[in-house]
Amino acid sequence: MHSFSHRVLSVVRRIPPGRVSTYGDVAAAAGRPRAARAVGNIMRDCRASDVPCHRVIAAAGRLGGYGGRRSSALNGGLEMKRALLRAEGILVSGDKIREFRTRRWPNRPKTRKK
DNA sequence: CTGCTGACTGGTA
DNA sequence: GTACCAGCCAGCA
Repeated sequence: MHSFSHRVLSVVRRIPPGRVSTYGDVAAAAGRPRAARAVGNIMRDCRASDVPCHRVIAAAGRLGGYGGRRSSALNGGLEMKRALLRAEGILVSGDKIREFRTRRWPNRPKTRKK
């Protein structure tokens, strides 16, 4: 893969600390606004340490997932993700992000029309 | 090549 | 606010 998946990783790498991005936004930045699902699959396989996959969350403001099955700890990885986000200065309530609207990156114009 | 799966999203109830 | 449904994409069997 040299097109989509690689592009996605590049986008995630560009996410500045203290900010979060949604799968949809990452997919859009990669050139496929509807490939949020595919992005999730790619993230699942993300093993590169230079890719802050923990900054990529669901559009609903939820953490989404992290790690998954394999090994022990079902949500153990999810727990780590939450810790990482909090370390970045992002307040996390349960599995949801506080001030998600403002923490999100890139910043959306308030007058967005979709 | 066909089909199923999944760290998703948006719309409707 | 939450719950359910259908659509879209890349990766893998």
